[in-house]
Amino acid sequence: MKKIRVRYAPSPTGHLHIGGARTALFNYLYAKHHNGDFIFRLEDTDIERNIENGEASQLDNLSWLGIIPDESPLNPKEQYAPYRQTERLAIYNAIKEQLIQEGHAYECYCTPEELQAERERQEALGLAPMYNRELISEDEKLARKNSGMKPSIRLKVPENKVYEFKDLIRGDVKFESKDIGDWVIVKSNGIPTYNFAVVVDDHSMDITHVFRGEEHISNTPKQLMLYEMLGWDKPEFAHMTLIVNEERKKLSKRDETIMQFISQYKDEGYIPEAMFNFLALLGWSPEVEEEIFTHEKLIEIFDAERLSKSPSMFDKNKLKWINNRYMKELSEDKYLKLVKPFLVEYYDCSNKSENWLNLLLLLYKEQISYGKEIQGLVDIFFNDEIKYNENCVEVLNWETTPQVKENFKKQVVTSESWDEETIKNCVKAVQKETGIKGKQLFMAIRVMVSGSEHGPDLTQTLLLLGKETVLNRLGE
RNA sequence: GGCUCGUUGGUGAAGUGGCUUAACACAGCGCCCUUUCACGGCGUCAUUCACGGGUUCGAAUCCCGUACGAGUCACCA
Repeated sequence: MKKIRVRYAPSPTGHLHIGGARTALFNYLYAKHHNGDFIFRLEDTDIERNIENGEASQLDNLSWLGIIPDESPLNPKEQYAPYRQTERLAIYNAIKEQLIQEGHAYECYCTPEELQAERERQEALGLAPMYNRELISEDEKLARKNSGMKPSIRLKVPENKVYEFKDLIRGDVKFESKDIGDWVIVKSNGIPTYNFAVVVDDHSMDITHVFRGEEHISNTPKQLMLYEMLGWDKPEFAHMTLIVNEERKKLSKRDETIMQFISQYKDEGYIPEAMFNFLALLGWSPEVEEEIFTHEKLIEIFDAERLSKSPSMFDKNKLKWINNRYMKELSEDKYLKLVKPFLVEYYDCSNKSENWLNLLLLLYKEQISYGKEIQGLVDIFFNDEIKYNENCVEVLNWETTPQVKENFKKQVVTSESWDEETIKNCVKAVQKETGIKGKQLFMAIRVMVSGSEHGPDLTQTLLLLGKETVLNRLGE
């Protein structure tokens, strides 16, 4: 059997976003599961929209996720290089000439304005917009050619053909050639279009399987006709579900309800292994009931048959939950390293000791979902003013609360030191002297010193708050 | 508008003709644990699989139609 070769081929028009990352991930998992190769190739034919660092950014973010290509522009394999489409122009050109020679392609001298007008005309008539071979007359074409106008090259779509393929995810899909207009394979600037270049590249790079987004399904017949004209074997296709937002619309880069880019998750203190895990569950489900898997385990159990057909909604809560699971598994060192920068960046920590900061952070390790979440979570340790919400007011109004307050204050004032042991004894003393215990006691103290009925362990909280602050908050 | 794909609970989803009076997970709610909080544990949450027909002894699962949603129809990828 042929070695499995798959590819992720982004255009460097932006940074790695969720959809791209997932496409890369599934290709990667499929390849690794079958001991194949995962290739990174650049589809940089849209020169105008390419951004600086686009390639590096894609590669960096991929590698942050733990997806390392076996071949890329940075580690090419000689027989397949180069890996950037703009460096493969001569290859496409030769094929283009061949197609023209064989009568499969021709020069087109229509202007963008004419094409646009034609499209609008067809739409107004309720027709599917499609290229019209008779848009301009033969004489006009010749005149334009002689005036030195650069043509685009269009593929002559065969008549009455049915293009059929077996999609690994969707099963049999077929398109009729009559619904497809002659399409541009080489733009007038001499650069091939995606649908043309992708076929040439997939073939010459021995790509065996193509996992891509559903938005490409209607591109497939265009590519199939090229394989047929050129007499090449086609790869297997698998069209994955779209990722949609809460409105069930395809995730667009402008969507602000969801962070689109992998780098944003990195910047907010998410864990790469957790993202990897989460992404794998976006449109795919394992046979077993667990949902937390290591990188290696995912490679082992990945099965393309289990890719979903219906759109997957990006569930932010699920991501948070998965990330929290990974957070708990982190060693204390790694945890501190991940979260501390977010703490220091947001709060004034200049008069706090390293040890104090560490203890504080560790208090939240079990409940925190991602690094940046620490911001706002620990306000009570940094802000002098505390606000009491409605539930807290209720606690403050318990008839036992004033007693707890006075007695606890007395215990704290008379305590000689401020350590865990002392604090526990203070609380115990209050219980002994007032007879108040349980929630009436603990919750009252918690609310008085923190302004919230939720928070970390009370003793630890009091300890880190410090004796002075505790007394201040107990009032006068 | 044409073509293509999809439609299971608040959400992600399993399910490919009988084992399903629909798994698992997130969120919610309730209880337990902890003298409070968090973590954790347990329980509860679709008599029903968009709707209408049909095939079958039997359908979420197969067929047809309808509705709704999405993708795509670029010298973008």
